[in-house]
Parts: sequence; C-alpha cells; structure tokens
Amino acid sequence: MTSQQALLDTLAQVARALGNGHRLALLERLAQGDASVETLANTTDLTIGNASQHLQQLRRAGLVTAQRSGKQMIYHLTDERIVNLLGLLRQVAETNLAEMERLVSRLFAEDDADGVLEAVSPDELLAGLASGEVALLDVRPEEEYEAGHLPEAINIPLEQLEDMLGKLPQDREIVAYCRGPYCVLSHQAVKRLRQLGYRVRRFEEGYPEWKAAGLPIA
Amino acid sequence: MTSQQALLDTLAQVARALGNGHRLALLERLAQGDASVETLANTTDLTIGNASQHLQQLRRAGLVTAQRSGKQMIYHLTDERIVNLLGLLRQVAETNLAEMERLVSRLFAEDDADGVLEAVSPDELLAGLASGEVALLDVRPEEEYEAGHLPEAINIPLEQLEDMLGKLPQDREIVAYCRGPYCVLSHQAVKRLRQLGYRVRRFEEGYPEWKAAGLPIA
DNA sequence: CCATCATTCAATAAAACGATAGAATGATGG
DNA sequence: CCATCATTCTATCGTTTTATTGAATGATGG
Repeated sequence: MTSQQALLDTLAQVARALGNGHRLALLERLAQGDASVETLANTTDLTIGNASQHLQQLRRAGLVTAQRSGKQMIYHLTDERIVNLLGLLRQVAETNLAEMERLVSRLFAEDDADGVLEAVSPDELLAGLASGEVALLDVRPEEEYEAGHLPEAINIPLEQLEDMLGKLPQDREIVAYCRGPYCVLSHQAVKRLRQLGYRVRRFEEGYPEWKAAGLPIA
Repeated sequence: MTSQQALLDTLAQVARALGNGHRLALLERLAQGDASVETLANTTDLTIGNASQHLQQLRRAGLVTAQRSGKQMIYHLTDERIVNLLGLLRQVAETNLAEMERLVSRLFAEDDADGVLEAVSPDELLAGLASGEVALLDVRPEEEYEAGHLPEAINIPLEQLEDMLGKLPQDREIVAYCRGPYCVLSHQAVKRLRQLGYRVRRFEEGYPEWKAAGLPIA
C-alpha cells in the first residue's frame, strides 16, 4: 500500500463516520451547542448505549471530543468547519440526487402547501438587520438559545409561541430561524404566525450555519 | 421515520459513497478529467470489474455520471463542488486526526528530508503569474494535461523530465503542480530539478482545486 | 451475422457495521 | 466506604459492504 492510498483510506474513515443518519443527527445537534450523552440520546431518539457507541465512532474520526463534567460526559464538535462540510454535502446531494429533491419538497410541503413561504437569504437578512427593518425570532428550545443565538434575536420556543405573542414587535417584519435548513421549527412558526396576521418569513439557514460563516453571535 | 430522518439518511448514503479509499481515488482521478472504466481501473490499481462496481455506487450517490462513447463508458464528476467537498474533508481530517498528520508528514518526508520545499499558496502563485516572475510546470501525464491545465503551463510528464529540460525557462522561478495536495509528482519534480540547480517550488494545491475555485484554465 | 472488445451483472465468501442487553467503570453524595 | 448515577465496554446476532469469479450484455468492425 502506498502512502497515497493510506491517506485516502484514512480520509475515507472520516467520511464513513458521516455515513450514517444517526451520526449526522448527532452532529447537527452538537452544532447547536455542546451536550451530554443523555441529552444527545434524547434529541436523536437513540438509546443511551447506542448513542454512546456512535459518539465513539465520531470521536475516533476526530469529529467530536468529549470531556468530563461532574458525572456527565460533555461532547462538542472539534471543528467549526464540520458545519461547512455538512452544508456542502447537502448542497451536492440536493443538486445531484433526485431522491433528495423529492424528500426536501415533501418536507416543505408539510407546512407550506401554497409555496408562498419564500426563505430569506443570509445577505437579505444582514441588510434587513442593518436597516432595522427586521426583527429576529429564534424558535428553538431555550437550552439551545442559551448556548448561542443570532444577535438581538428574541427566543420563543415553538411550543410557547401562542402564549408569548406579546414579545413580538408589530412594526417590523419578523424573520424566524431555527437549527438549519432541514429543521421544521421555523416552518411551523411562520405558518402559525401568518394565520395570526403577522408579516413573517423564515431564514434560509440556521444558527450553526450563521456561526460557521463567522458572523457575530450572542 | 420522520422526513427529517429520511433526509439525513439520504445524505448519509452520499457520505457513505465517499467512505472508501478506492472510491476517493476514483473521484480524484475524475477530478483531473473524464475517463473510461479501463483508464480509471488502471490509474487506481483496481480490476475492471471492481472499478465498475465502485463506479456504480458513486453513480447511485449522484457523484458521477456516465455516457457511452463508442464501445467505452466515459465517467465524469457531476459537480465541480465535489472537489471542494473533498478538500474540506481533507482539511477537517488533517486538523483533527493525529493519524492524518502522521501520514501526511511521511508523504512529505519521502521527498523532502530537509523540509525546505515550502509550497506556494494560490494567492502567491496568482501574484507571481501576474507579474511574470513565475513559470508554471505541469508534471502530470500528457493525457491529463490535455484534458485541462493551468494557463500558460508547460507540460513535462515526470518520466520525461530529464529529457526535456530545454523547455524550461532559466530566467524565472518555476512552480510545479500536479493532481492535488496528496500527489507526489510535483514533490519529485521539485527534488530532481533542485539537484540540477533550478530555482523551483511546488504549488500547494493542484489542477482540480484551481479549477474548482473558478480560476481560468486552458 | 459473427467475433471481439468494454463494461456490467450475478453469485459467493470474508469482513465490517448496527442494535441490543447486560456487565463494568468512574465520579458523586451521603 | 457504599449506593447511585452517567457512561462505556463486551458479547451477540442479523445486516450490509467488499473483492473475486465467471457469465451476460451492448456496441463495433469485418
């Protein structure tokens, strides 16, 4: 075996660590912020043991690290670029795989029968924030909001949306965001708020992509 | 299974297609230019049957396409961004995996015992080309050069290096490039030319990365 | 139409992966 | 030190990948 081939094989090991839906889900959760094994297992619908094993694989591939905090192990992404890597993988897959297009359109269709919920691009969002014409709404769980969020974003977890309408400004367009392009939270928030008469759209990306792009966070 | 999970599973299928050293080698060869199954099998040291099977997997993942040309099937990358994806994967792996560092340093050590062969960055190369202070040397096989190369690059395949020294300019620094960061051709060319007294360094990237960056090619 | 060539398909066996259950480890609080 | 809790390790089984072999397919040139 040549050194060349050994390098490609090692690279392949890293890629293979990405080659499982559960592990991708774990990475996406970790992109929201560090978390314990139990938290990760809960948010990805895995048993503790199974989650632990997948996390070991991600660790062997150098994608995550772990450190003890009390009696818990806290995992975190080793590298912000992993978010970019997942984003690029997503782009390539969406462009070239008919199956992806089918799944994505189904995901959108669930909450957007009319196709009217055009997403806001990062550039557009930056412009709107700079001019003060846009208010940001973070509909993720409070825990994830606390771990980091877009500047000046208001946090109303989706479950409490109807109870906390008072926190929303009436004079500006609202842009809702959540965990990323595949996360349905912001879809549903937009749908409900529109029914209540609010002027609201969803952000095309999510918190991890914003952070990975080097944009300011709070 | 949620739509979310179905999406991640599909994404995982694409990642899994990248999770094999032979398939990465095939993709890297395809990044140099389209090729037949036989050509691909030869350059990756696979049997025809085996190469064909791996290519089917890449095709199912939407990473390559094939079309018949006479009695041959010609494969090509579906998306230039696949080169970016591989580059990012490499970056993440090199940063976070000790094993990678070991392998990369071994690869470099083979031809650079003194560590003096500092690579030229893309920015530096662009500046050198603009000012006319640098001559470009492509040491890949003629076939790959013909399929596409950097502007104004001279092609001397490594095997013919000593025979065609006359084609090299004497008045400028020479920058040699080949297939990419893991390709040893330019290492060896630099080593030999230095022994002959030439002022020469190697390009940090290769033809596919140059092309994927949207820079001009010939 | 037949022989040939390039490629793909099909069948097999060895190896790797994935989920589960239960034992083992490591830190904590009394 | 002991009981407890969070996590990891071990063993197992069923499934999926991988390489190899040989047969089948599809296009070409006479």
